[in-house]
Amino acid sequence: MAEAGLASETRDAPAPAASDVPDERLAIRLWLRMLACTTRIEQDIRRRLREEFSTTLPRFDVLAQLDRAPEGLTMSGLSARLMVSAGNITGLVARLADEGLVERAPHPEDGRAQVVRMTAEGQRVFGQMTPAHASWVAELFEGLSDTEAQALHKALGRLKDHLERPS
Amino acid sequence: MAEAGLASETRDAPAPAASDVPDERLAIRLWLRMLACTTRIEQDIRRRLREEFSTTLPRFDVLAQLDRAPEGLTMSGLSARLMVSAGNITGLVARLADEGLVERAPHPEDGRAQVVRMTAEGQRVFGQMTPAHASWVAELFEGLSDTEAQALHKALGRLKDHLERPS
DNA sequence: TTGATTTACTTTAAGCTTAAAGCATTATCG
DNA sequence: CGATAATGCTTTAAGCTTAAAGTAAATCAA
Repeated sequence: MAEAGLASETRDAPAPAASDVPDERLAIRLWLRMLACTTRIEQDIRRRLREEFSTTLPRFDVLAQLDRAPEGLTMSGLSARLMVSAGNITGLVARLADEGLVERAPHPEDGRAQVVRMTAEGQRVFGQMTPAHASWVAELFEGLSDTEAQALHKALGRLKDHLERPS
Repeated sequence: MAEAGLASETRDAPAPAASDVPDERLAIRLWLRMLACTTRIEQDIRRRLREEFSTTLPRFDVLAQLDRAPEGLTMSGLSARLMVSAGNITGLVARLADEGLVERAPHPEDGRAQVVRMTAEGQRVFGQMTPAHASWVAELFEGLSDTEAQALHKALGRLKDHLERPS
């Protein structure tokens, strides 16, 4: 989803107090633009993953996390890293296991937990996907210079810090 | 979904050519951070819409678009503005119509099309939601100064232009 | 006019996603 | 130890989302 269109707030109030309203409007414009960019990029990556690798972005995301953790991850570890619910991970990992790309094993110390790892086949498949993925992302962002990209990265870092603060 | 984790590319190749690879890595770091921020903000807004107004973000988005278009919008118009598929709009508008927030009418000139408008009840409900929505967004972005927000807005504008270019 | 193509929309099947409820195991505490 | 709470995971129901196929109306072209 995208573009949570700004409501026409200038209907009953012709000229607002001008003290904090400008902030609000700037924040909303910024948010909508950010969401539009993210949606476009995500749609492009989803389409390419489907067309070129017959897979989905959530599955790729799971494999990418497992690639960073050769020792494996628990379901809740995946859930936290991907910022999705635990129930979501259950189905995602089940499908990947059906495809033979990951395997589940009981956690050696915690009887409640499972450890998920990539299989050799999963590593092979992911090894083909990830360079393509990296080049797609680079291509999508090539409209920005290195300097702009770094500035954007830094600004988003500040935003992220603020979002993570317990508030 | 979020955080399409960067693959550990530094496994077989100890020190890449250093000419274009930094670009790729910067682009991916930037993309993951942007996606993480967007996901967090979206989850927060979804949660508040559910808790405070018992509705969903897609439904709010539809209402927001209709609020900007008092003359109504066609299904395809909504589809384009929300950047989602036509089939998606069919179900979304059907649910909103069931709730009495929107109404559909045959297009006066095009027998294939429908015109969707907000009902008075829809306007009433949306009128309650949108100030709350605006304040949530402002709150989420308050970690940035006005200057930073404007810079971010501008940088994303450049990115958006590049994404929209036919490539 | 007629036939072919495009456009607008709906339907379908499949997958993604979540909140909530439920189950089993582990941790905590009296 | 035993009760209680917390944790890890799965299941369920509901909604979101898409691609693809299908229907009907409009447009275009011969």
